[in-house]
Amino acid sequence: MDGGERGGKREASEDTTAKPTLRTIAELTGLAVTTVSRALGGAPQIALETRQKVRQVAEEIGYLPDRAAQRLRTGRTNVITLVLDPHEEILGFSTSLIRGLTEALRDTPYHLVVTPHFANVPSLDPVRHIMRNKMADGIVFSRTEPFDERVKLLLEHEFPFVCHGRTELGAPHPYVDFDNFSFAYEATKRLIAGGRKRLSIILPPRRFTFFQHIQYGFMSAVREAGVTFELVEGVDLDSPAADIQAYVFRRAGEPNPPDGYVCGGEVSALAVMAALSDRGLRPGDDVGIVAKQTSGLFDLIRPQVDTIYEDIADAGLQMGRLLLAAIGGREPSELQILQKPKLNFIAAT
Amino acid sequence: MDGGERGGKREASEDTTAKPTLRTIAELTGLAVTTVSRALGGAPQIALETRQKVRQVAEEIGYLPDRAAQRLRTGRTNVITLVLDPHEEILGFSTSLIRGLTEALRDTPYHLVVTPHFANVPSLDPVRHIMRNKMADGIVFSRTEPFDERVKLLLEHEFPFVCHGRTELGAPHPYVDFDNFSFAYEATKRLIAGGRKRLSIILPPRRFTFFQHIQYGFMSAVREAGVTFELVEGVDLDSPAADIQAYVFRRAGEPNPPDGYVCGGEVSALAVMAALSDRGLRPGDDVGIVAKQTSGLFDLIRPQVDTIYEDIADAGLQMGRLLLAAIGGREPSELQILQKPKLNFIAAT
DNA sequence: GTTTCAATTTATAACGTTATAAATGCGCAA
DNA sequence: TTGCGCATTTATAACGTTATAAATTGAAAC
Repeated sequence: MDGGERGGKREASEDTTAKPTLRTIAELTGLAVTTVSRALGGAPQIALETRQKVRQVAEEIGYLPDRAAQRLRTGRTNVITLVLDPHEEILGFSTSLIRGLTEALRDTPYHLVVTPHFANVPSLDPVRHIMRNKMADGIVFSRTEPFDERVKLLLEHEFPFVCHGRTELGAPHPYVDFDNFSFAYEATKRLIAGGRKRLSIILPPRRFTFFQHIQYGFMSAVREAGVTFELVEGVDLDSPAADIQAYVFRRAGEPNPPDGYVCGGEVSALAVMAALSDRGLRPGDDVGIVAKQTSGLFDLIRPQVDTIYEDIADAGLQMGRLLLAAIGGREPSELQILQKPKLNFIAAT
Repeated sequence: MDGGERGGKREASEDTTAKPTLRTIAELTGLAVTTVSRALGGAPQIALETRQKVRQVAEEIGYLPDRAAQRLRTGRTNVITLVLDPHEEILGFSTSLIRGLTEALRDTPYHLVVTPHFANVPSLDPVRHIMRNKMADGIVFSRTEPFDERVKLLLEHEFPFVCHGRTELGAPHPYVDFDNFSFAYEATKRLIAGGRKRLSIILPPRRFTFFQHIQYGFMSAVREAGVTFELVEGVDLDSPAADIQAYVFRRAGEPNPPDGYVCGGEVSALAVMAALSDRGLRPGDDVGIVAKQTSGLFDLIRPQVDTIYEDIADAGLQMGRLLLAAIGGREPSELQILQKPKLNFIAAT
């Protein structure tokens, strides 16, 4: 044996395989653990020279603070939780959101935890759980309702969050929303400009805030132009694609079928197009279509139809940034973003 | 003042707002913190009566163990990390994977952390980082290569993981893979059965293991039937859709164009269909197409083409289960799953 | 009445970090 | 010399949990 006692506490071990801690740095520099901690934290009371030295050593040995210890001590989790709705698993919505969020969290100590809430559980549960057990420093969710219970609860407990979509609550809160009024208004005007006379629209479920925005945009354009319209009943953007398809197929066989559809999502647009095709109608030609696009998918769909682009990845990025600002204590009223639609109309033939 | 000293440690506080800890239960039951901990852990040395009592109290006050404290003490993170490749953001691949994973992690203490590795970072970095700093108890990743460096590294350190796709390494390791040989073989046979004489295929990038499986399946069917074939060069399944589209468009205008395409992904299939349409050719009619489908999307695409279904959500579910088993110490050779393709051929017209 | 043993419970320490309060050293004025 | 103030560093305790070893019971054996 070459000098080391096998028991007892090891002193100034040069063990390169062990995970470096503050203690490692303290031993290497001859400073106290506390000093090292404060030096890395950039406390001005620590001599500049000491701070530099500590940082250099930390860098050299690849020190990374232990998340669990920090979390236990400070109560900060360095976690952002995305509460995913089962319905959001349509065509990359959540993927884009996640991409944006992780981009915003890049080069921060924050990790993104994805927590789906399963169908049978009421929507409030995961939020309550995260708050009560301090599972995260901030929450992200979507599918916001005008008087959203989650927003109320989070505001009440002053827990940082951002939601995708606005509310009609009095208190301001952070949000990122897409200007669905403009989307529907511009989409409808486009159909009217194309000479369509009887317009139809597939709306989101009534309970969501953006139901109203889309309906209002549609109605505004329709009323301004004085064209006939109808609202799809019994089927909405959350309905199974097959149901939307069946509805449109049936409607296209009845008297006075619509000659233009506004579709608030890619899946619904494809369902409408499939139904029309199956009736022998050419989408975009016999029946006008304007679809909301959230991916590059529609560039590949034939026949090409008019689309309006909603950038979900950007929404995720913005939500991430707003949430970090909210955690940092910024005023909610400064943390509100409305995304503009990007019109993507095909050239007239 | 009514009896309570303002300083010092509080005793047996009945504070219902404070987060309950083991100490809370200990005070409520009159037991020691250690006993409570072991009782909740189900240690057989604790009297059954005590165990039941402790569990009941814990239930009543809604006790939940502090993750940070557990992690600090035990070194177990209760975290599974999904390392996402930037390329995987296509059409819900990762969303489905995440859905399956979260389903597998449901009712376990595990959380899912999503960590993308950004384009410029070499693929090995995030894995090394997670292992070295014990950021998770297990890792999930995809896009596996025959001699995958990540697999080597993880095996070497005996760190639990599951990957989507097989390797050609000697040591067995957990994986979930789709039977891409059968996919390509059946797809090609379908085209041949439809009378196609000159087949083409868009392959994955060469570095992935499933490149070989798909190519081998295609070649087997082609050779058996003795039909002419060509392999698309310069463009692969990871190429931008526009590039695939441009390639097929160009090729369709040259002599002896293919009359059948095997497409290993939804986006590539749509790109092929768009290119053919733009040449005035009817996909599925003038030119045969068999596409790999990973969502319900193709049910809505017109004209309808033959597809073969790969269930990504199920892959995620299986991967989650295998990973939990791997963490539990099960043998890697028992943790290997090969998913069967589900043929989804449209009825002949 | 002591001893022995098993069953059950408990005290102690530690994981790595940071907030708090205390200590150290040094220059300088009294 | 003593004492004060300043800059800098340090010891101590605590976050909530669990592994380890020790202590406490009661009953059975001698």
